[in-house]
Amino acid sequence: MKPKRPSIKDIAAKLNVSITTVSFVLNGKAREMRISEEVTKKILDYAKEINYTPNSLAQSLRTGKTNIIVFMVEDISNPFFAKLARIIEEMAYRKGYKVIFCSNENDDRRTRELMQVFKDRKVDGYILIPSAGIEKQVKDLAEEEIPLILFDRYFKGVETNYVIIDNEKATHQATRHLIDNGYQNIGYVTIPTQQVQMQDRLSGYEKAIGEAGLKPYVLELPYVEEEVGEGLMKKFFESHPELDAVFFATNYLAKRGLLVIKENFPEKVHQWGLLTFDDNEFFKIHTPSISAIAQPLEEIGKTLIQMMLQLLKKGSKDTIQQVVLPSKLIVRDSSLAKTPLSQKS
Amino acid sequence: MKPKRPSIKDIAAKLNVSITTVSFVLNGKAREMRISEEVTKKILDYAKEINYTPNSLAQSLRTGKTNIIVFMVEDISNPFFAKLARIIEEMAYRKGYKVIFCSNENDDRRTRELMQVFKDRKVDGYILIPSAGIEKQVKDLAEEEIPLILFDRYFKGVETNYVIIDNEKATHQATRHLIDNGYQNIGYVTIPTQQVQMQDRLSGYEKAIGEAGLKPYVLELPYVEEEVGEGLMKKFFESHPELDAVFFATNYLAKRGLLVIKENFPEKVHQWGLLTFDDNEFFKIHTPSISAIAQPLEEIGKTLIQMMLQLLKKGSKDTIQQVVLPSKLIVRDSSLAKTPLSQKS
DNA sequence: CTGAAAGCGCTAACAC
DNA sequence: GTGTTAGCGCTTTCAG
Repeated sequence: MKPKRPSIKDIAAKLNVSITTVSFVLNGKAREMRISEEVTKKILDYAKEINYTPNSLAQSLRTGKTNIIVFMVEDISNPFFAKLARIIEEMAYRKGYKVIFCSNENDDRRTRELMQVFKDRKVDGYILIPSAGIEKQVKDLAEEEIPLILFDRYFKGVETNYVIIDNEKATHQATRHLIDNGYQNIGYVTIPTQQVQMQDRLSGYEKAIGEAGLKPYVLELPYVEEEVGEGLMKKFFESHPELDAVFFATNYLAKRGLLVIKENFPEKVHQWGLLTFDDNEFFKIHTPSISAIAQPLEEIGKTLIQMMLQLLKKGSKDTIQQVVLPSKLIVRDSSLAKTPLSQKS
Repeated sequence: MKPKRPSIKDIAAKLNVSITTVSFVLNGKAREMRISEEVTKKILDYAKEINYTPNSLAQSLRTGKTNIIVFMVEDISNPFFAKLARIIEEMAYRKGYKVIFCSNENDDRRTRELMQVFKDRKVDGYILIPSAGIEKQVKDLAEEEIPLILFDRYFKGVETNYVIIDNEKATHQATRHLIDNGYQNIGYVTIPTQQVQMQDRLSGYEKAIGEAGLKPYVLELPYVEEEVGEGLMKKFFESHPELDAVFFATNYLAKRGLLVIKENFPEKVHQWGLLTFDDNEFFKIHTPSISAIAQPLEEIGKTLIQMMLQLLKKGSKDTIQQVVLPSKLIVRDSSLAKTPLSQKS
């Protein structure tokens, strides 16, 4: 019933060779160690016959390698991260790596705990979205020369590998797009901006607004319960009746914002210019369809994995890689001019 | 720079006690083994001082336990699974377990490979959505008395633990609801129904249709590329102009369906009764808001974890648990009577 | 009450 | 070319 997995020892015993020989053969070092064709074949055949697979736990204990990569995000249920997770998993899988996901909830303690677990388990590499307070952990990891790639955001003071997108340029361009379509009073809804990427996004908006000589309207929505947040958004919209467009800095802000608009100012959804960071399939379905800044998921995934494989191969000491990818503005109905441009001036 | 993690041995050496003693103390068996208060305290203090954490890899190799649970779904980027993943992760975490996610793409070979990996790594338990062809693997696992819970669907012939929802009842009730609101020609869009849960959903629909003496309109959308599928859906809608309502059997079908409707029959979105399985936050935002059958995520997660902890504790031999949870119909605008009911008859 | 020692399954330096 | 052996870090039995 429970036939116990065969070990390398069993093979050796059965075939009357030493454990070492078996180990070498199985690890493809037969040639290197000049083990006879005959023995090699015998071992390989038998291994296949009994369907031998090494105990990867023991292997890891010995070698310190696991072929596992951790992908730690803020919240795996955020579609942006979930989609990316899927892509990375797929690519890593093809290269013989497994990917473990987890969410750190943007919580320092949690991040630390999880990182400890993975360190214990000697995972080979980390791809992670750092929460604000783990700068030190990140530094430690980097110093221990453990392959590590930050993603989505980074620490300005710490030299690490990272892959991000050009947030500032993206929001600058998108804001520009709104302005070009005749919007003059563009609100910007974001979260408190300790995080680099959120700072960059904001500054792109502000820059474009400044260049056009317009007035910025920024709402920094604190981390609160949904209803409270929605109340604040509502108040923001009410106290600025002059708004003619709203730019949401993340997909979940857009989601909540659309709900607030739908429930409180249903007519605005067609009057305002609307734009959001991070695309979502539902933005295409929404009426009006919502313009969005799409992060290049495939490319981010590909870059992360390639970079990781490289680090895994060479060790992380050599060079620090910092990649900034472009994002893409997808123009849909919500950001087009609502009133003919000719009416202007 | 690389100070090497302290091991139990280091502690023993430093404190001039034996390794065994340290191990006992650290595993909370001091009392049981009647180790002196003094020594116990000394060890505990020192361990804390140097911030000792056991090497869980070695621990696992020795004990065969890992405190890791695998949660394997079809596709982690499906919001339904992603949300659930998040909930399970949270609950397991509080109990000292880590959860590893992965997607099996509903692919047998992949599922088998992944399961092999996890078996190697001796994960403690499996929560999985089985792909069709792994009945045998599931059986094997069950026979080896490894804690295993199927979820979302199960194999009719195999005795396993599972947690599912009452799909048939849910679709029956929902179809009923459409009928009560005056819809007479209700289309049902589903996928090929090898899977139990999809069979049940279909049969709930058919039952309700039959009871009302109506005619069923079923589209089984094969697994094809998005565009092809959308073409087929369009054709289905066109060839049944008498339809006055559509029921989608999954959230991604609804998503694609809404897009097809928007792009090809924009007026229908307000005329038809619309209903879908699996809720999504965007259904609330959509105009009209989309009625949905919501699976009780929190409860599913809670049940899965509780069941798993129980299995982990007692071993899986005792009893087989099979839980069927109720789902909830969330009525929104899309399924309400579009023409006053009084007009009827 | 505490310690010695035998592994878990595998790798790799070192001998023959 | 092939075998011996010493661990990786931990748990646990069995003797003191």
